[in-house]
Amino acid sequence: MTNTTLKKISEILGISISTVSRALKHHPDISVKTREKVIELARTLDYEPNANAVQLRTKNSKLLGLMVPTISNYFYETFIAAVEEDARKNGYAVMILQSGNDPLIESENLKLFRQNRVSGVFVCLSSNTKDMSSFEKMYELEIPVLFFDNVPQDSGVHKICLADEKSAQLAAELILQHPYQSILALFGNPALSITKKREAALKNAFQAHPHISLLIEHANSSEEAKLVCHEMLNKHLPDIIFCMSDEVLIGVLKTIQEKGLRYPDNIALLTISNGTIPRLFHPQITYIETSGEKLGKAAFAHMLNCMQTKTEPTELLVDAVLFNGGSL
Amino acid sequence: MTNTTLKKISEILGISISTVSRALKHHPDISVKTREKVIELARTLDYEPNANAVQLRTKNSKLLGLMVPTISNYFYETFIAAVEEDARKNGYAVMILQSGNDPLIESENLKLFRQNRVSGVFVCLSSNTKDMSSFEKMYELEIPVLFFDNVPQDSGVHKICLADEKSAQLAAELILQHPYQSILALFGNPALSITKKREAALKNAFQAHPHISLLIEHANSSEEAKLVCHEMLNKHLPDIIFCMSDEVLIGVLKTIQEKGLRYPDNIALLTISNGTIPRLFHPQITYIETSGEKLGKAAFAHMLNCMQTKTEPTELLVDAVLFNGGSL
DNA sequence: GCCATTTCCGCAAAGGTTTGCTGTGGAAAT
DNA sequence: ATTTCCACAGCAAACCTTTGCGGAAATGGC
Repeated sequence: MTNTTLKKISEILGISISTVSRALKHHPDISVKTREKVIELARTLDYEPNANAVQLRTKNSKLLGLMVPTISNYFYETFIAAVEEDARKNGYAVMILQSGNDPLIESENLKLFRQNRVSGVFVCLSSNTKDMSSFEKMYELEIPVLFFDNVPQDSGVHKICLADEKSAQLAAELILQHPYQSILALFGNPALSITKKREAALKNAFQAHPHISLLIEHANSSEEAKLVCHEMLNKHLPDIIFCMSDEVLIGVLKTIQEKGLRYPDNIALLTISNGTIPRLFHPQITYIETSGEKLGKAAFAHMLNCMQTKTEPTELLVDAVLFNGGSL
Repeated sequence: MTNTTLKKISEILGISISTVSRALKHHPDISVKTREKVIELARTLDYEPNANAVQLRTKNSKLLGLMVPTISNYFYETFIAAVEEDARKNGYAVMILQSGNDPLIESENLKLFRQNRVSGVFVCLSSNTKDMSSFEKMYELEIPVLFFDNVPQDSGVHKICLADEKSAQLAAELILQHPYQSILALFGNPALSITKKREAALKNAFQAHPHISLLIEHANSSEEAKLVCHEMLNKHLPDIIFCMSDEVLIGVLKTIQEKGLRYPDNIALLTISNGTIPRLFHPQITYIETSGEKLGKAAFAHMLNCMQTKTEPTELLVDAVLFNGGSL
């Protein structure tokens, strides 16, 4: 069976294509009688507009691009799910691409977005991206780009982040409410904006408390975190371990379990997470919530804004809240 | 800045649009000299073909559709990641939609796929889908549909599954190698094809061992699994709990932890999983691996086949292997 | 130097929509 | 009865690309 088109409808009804087109969009120029005839026939023929033709003509697609380093990640997946959901509700479809943290693929993906004429893209930068020039073309074509999570430092772009500073501050405050004297803080890839922000905020918060020992380490993956943690714990058992992310947390948890340590008895734990992992364990691990879902919803809302009216580039923040498990 | 088009290039070079088009695709009709001039200019002008125009003309898009109940799921996310990766390598982009297990949304999503002229779709059926008629239109339009994971029972469709029967058999064999006398087997939504298959296979395997007590329960979510598990354990402590999926496993683990039980000492655990969750714990939980990644890769390969040559509908299986943790 | 190829390129249509403009018929206004 | 206006619908161009066909120039063979 071949597709039904405006042309086909127009031929059957003996009217022109333009009349059919207008009737279908309730254009006032078309009489009610004609309109109803058209709509009726369109329904029975199951007419579905050819998005390619529409987009070609209107230069305005109902397609959004979304790029993350990898889809299978505790945080991104909830972000993606949220964006997709809201997008769908607004008639948009989402094209999802992974960069694999490779700047080359990242720029190729941008090209794919352009070729498919997306009307906006969400980007979480690859951790290895130094050169932002591949994004220039997007700006030239006036395709809104909204960075999220790992964002560039430039101020002239749209970005939406978790309240990274605040969440680290929150963590610090929580720690300071307890008599912990030695802290091991594990962070992720130091190249990421979120790492920098969280680390700086945490350091800053302990500036006024020189008597507390704050040891900071980095790890680029769960495996690395596990190794680092093992190494650190062999030297000295801190009162509390603070994890910047789920990735780090996973490594730490493995170490702790392998060493037969019990939290909160032997050691306290605090992490930043969306909650999935921390809630798997018993006692649940106390975490500062960074919700991919909230971020996704906010991101989509902002994107809608950007697409409708030219908005000034801004940095939006999604708040962080504390979930009290039983790990400290 | 406006986009570069074939027309623009042709005007600058003073040649016709068709020549430019052919030159860009190395058509033998075009002289080397002209071709190089064109390609050179196209590069400096950063020409990017308008996918909409191309698709409109050729009726052959480089876009694939992928629908899952929800993206944020331990299994789907790896499947999606794998499909996306291979798709990208082959020049395809993937449009991802969620059904939220709502048949209505499912059929709307199919419509979206059609409108965007995808050249193939991967579908994991929503658990509530009874009526498959919304897929008819896809067949009529000759858009290949490849079902995965939760698939329809019809035999006339393309489907790709994990070796559900085999993985349950594997589980049964493993259990039988131990002296376990009472088994609690927890399954997911009984409406799902994977549930049915796994359950049938497990039951079947124990048919020949009537002296072993096999208790089967169902749960539609982690929370439900947790409740059911609590309830069951209060009545009687089995030697081993078998979990059909990560979802179930999560509930079971919570119960076990909350009850202060230790595995494998107090109770043994066995699950079917892609490994992410089982490896988080210590000892790691023994599981039959069902890799979303493998399934994704196989699915994409099959899709490529379907799109290139008309393939007969088949049911493909991706094998299951055992990962030995320390939970039994 | 003439005919037959070959080489290279352009014309034009097609794909499905959208939209500014034009045109028609009839009713209302004068 | 003539003009004015409005409601309604069609024409045609445009969006950008692909491709069958035809044609001009250049090449080759004799």
